[in-house]
Amino acid sequence: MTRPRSRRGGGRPTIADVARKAGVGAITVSRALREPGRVSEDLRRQIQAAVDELGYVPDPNARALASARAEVFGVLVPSLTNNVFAEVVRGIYDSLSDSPFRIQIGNTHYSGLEEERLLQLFGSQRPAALIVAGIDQTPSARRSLENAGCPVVQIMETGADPVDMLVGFSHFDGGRTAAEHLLQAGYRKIGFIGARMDPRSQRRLAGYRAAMDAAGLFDPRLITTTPVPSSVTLGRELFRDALAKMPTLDGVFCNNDDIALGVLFECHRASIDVPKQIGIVGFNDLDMMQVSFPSITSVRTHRYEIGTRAVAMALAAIAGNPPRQRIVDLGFELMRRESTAR
Amino acid sequence: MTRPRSRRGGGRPTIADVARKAGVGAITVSRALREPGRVSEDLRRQIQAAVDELGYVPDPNARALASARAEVFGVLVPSLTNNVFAEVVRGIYDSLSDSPFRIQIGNTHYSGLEEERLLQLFGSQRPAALIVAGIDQTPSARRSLENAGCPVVQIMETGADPVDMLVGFSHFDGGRTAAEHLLQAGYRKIGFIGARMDPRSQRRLAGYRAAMDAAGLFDPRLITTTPVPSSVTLGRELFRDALAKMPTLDGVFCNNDDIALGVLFECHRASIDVPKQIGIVGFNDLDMMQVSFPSITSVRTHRYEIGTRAVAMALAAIAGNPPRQRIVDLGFELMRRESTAR
DNA sequence: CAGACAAATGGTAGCGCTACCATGCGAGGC
DNA sequence: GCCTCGCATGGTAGCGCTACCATTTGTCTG
Repeated sequence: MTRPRSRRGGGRPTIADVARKAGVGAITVSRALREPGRVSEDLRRQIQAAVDELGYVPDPNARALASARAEVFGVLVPSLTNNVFAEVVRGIYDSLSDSPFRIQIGNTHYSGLEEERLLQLFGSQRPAALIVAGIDQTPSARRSLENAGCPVVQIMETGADPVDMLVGFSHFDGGRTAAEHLLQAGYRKIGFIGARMDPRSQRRLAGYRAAMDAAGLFDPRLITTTPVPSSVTLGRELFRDALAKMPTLDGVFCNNDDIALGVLFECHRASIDVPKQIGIVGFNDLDMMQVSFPSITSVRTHRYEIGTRAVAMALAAIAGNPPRQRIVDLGFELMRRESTAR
Repeated sequence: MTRPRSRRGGGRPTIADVARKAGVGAITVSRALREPGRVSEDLRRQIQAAVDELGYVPDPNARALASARAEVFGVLVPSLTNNVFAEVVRGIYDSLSDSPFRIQIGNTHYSGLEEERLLQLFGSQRPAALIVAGIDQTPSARRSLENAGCPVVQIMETGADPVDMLVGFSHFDGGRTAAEHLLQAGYRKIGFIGARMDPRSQRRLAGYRAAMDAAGLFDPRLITTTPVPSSVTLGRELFRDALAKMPTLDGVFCNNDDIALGVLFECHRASIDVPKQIGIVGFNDLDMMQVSFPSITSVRTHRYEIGTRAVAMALAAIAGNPPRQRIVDLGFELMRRESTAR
């Protein structure tokens, strides 16, 4: 009467096929694959043989539907091309490559609204964990995170009040350290140059300002920023602007290394001696900082490790062993180089 | 008798809840959401109201299971941090951000085996389309692609025999163009410097060699390569090696811009005049090439467009209008700059 | 005005898997 | 020797959605 419908799925083997071939119940196959310890040695071998012979691969969608939990890590970053986040994402991928978890990346384009939208979208999938950049979520986004029903790791910053877990470092301290280094090297008219002033950049600026204030050297005209996305070209242009505004500038803390590189090139072009006339400090310490001529002092951040650590913490929480330390500060390192060796 | 089990899903509204609230059948809700044209104006409005009120978001897993097709684009790239692929991926994301499709990225780490593994994994999800970098799949990987049962777009290259569709440009021509440009500028002892010689790099090298052969100037000692991943630091080191091997070198075609930047910095450091003593050509034309001092000649490639175009072609195929042109050559552009202006 | 046909809507039966609740069986306690 | 308990295994009933087919209604043809 109810003729079995022609298989929608196009004939890929199902768990029932494996069960039949191995002469066991479907549920036992399911268990053998997910909790091998609960199935006897014998059956396990038999089932594995059937799996191999049929080329069975579990359907993650059916699995997610039945268990109300998808084996997916949702990752939210503000940019895919910014090397900083690319490194973080690489760390996440590498840490998860041997696990059953898939990764779903969302690009928020530095927009709170976009973040909210993506969070709602991710929520509909019941992910196993969420990793999101930053701690400045909108109230609505924060609520989504709190109600996600899965471990949540915020990354890239430190702070007192994470939704769940937090891995990163202090951008304020990074900015202050950079400025203090320039001050100690004897620079006085130290500018801040920054593009796309996201919350992390703002904190670096605040750190810079704290150091300058402490030295009694702060002057608002020392600050040159723009909402435009960062690039080497932009670094050059902003440096020109800064110099036009304040011709006696003798140092710059650049919000990131792209900007720093642009500044360095402009110095070459305008025959400004680095580090004699101008000291330069970058942020993040990309590979090229140590090779450039002169090499550029920069604040090294541990981006790849932030990714791997975030995954480790999430995996622990999923396994039921939430890390005792919910807030991890990976710090940073000032790499002193020729660009500030006056 | 069969007491309804306590909802596994934690009480999120389902399509049945929406249907009840709107006073229609579940199927009509499903249709209203996926094919609005097939539902009357009235019901559509009613259903939309219920959806909004309940905050209903369809469960993609259930959807995928029922329709045997996930709204997922599988994307396979060899690297996440390489700016080239980051740009491609960004293009893909931007093109898909307003569509219902999710994106699943796989990182093959330039490994054919890893590619095979990921392809099998992706296959188990029945993706809506696959976008994969390169045309040099292993036989097994190629078979997976052919049997994927969805549109497949290979990217980054041109060629005669794609699995399905292809968007990219000729690396051979790019390499030849770069070398010919150096020759025309009067350089003679032109080296090739390359890291991580993947198939695309090999083709650029072949193009370089073709130009050098045609000029009767090829010498195997002009070639310096390494399997190590590319970086600015490495560019500097390889350039030193090249110079040690062949002190009369008067030009270099760098396999990519990172290498070119490393070469430039080493020239600064060693007081080698660019472009007088050495001409430099890079590949990809990253932003910094036009800002460096001197600015560096490079072969501009259309990475972002490759991503957007690949998506456009896949979407068309999904919609049942496969593009008449299955192979798209987006070309490249030689950007002549100071580094070769002798 | 009967018949044909398209458009709008709904019911039923799964998609492939796992949660939950048996069931059977041997080991151990009294 | 009976009962309890834990372990290995299995059956049943969904998870939330859509494919497929049926039904209803309104419109057009001749």
